[in-house]
Amino acid sequence: MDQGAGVPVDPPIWDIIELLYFAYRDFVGDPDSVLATFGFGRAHHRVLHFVTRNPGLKVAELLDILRITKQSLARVLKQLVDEGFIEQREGETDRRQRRLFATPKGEALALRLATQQTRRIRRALAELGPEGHAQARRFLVGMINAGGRDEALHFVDQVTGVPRRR
Amino acid sequence: MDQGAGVPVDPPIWDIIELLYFAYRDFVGDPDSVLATFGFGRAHHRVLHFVTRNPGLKVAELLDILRITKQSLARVLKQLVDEGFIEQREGETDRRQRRLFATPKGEALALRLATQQTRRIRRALAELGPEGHAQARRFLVGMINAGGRDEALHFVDQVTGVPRRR
DNA sequence: CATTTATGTCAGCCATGTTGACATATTTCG
DNA sequence: CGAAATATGTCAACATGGCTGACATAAATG
Repeated sequence: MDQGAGVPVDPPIWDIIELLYFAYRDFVGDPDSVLATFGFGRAHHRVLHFVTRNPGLKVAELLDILRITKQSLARVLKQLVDEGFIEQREGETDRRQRRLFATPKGEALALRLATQQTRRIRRALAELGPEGHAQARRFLVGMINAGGRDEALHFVDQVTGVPRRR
Repeated sequence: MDQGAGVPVDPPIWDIIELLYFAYRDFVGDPDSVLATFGFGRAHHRVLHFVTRNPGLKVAELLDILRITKQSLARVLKQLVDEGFIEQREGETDRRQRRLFATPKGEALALRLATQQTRRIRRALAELGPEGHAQARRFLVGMINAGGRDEALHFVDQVTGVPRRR
């Protein structure tokens, strides 16, 4: 069975490593051209996405999700606010906070980008069975750091971010 | 059944969109600390990875995989060559080419990084059934641009890159 | 021999990450 | 109440890794 010495105990899973690279590259590449028409980059997309999905998000929470510094965030957030994609409101109980909300314009852009990416995802899931979505989801969840998994899932499953009527 | 007007025809698949972000973030984050001890970044990792997996790769081919410019590649490649992780040999038939090879030192680093990432992948696949690997693979392949899929698979399935005995 | 090809290199710019220091308003605690 | 902690903003400088444009060299090819 086993070939004995000389055979690595856990050989790298090269195909998944490389496919993750190719898949992610194309996935995040989808929105680029649309973003470019607004003078935005991927950093703007990430901010807009998480704010849209989590209306009322605190700046500190956003920093925690993105794992960047407040100085990095400030640059792109300022542009998104200046150009009317995101607005900031004082926290109701704690007036030091600036809760973040996507404007209708911001929500529209976020939805447009997500729809584009969803086409790709739908196509990929179509090649799996009926359990495809659940399987892909379980795989991706398993790839997240065990420590941050609950926090990530809390975000993912939070439905308040579905475009609200106002 | 259908709720009629007002319901989006293809709602964004938010969970997969976000889980891809979190999963990829942690996945590529694994090697960071090791890379940092060599003064390398993720760009070095990508180059070293594909060269290790594809001994004798031409510069033009590498540029094609990474989709960056030769000027960007030059910066990191030069460091990898200078520090003995990659070596360049004249093409046997076409002496203009600089075929790229990982040195034993380079292979060792690539293997170390891949092994680290593989632990994460193995953990994730373990949560799926026996078909987990095949399913994850099919999902990721489906996420790649239809056009470049064959080329990507050609690379992924090429076995010459498995650490050769010399 | 002229042209094309494979690669390298110089110079400068841009996007997005970092650290460190400091400012402001507000809340909380002794 | 007043001191300390907290949430956020901002200035300045720097690092990484993308980009474009221009030009150089050697080798292959027609």
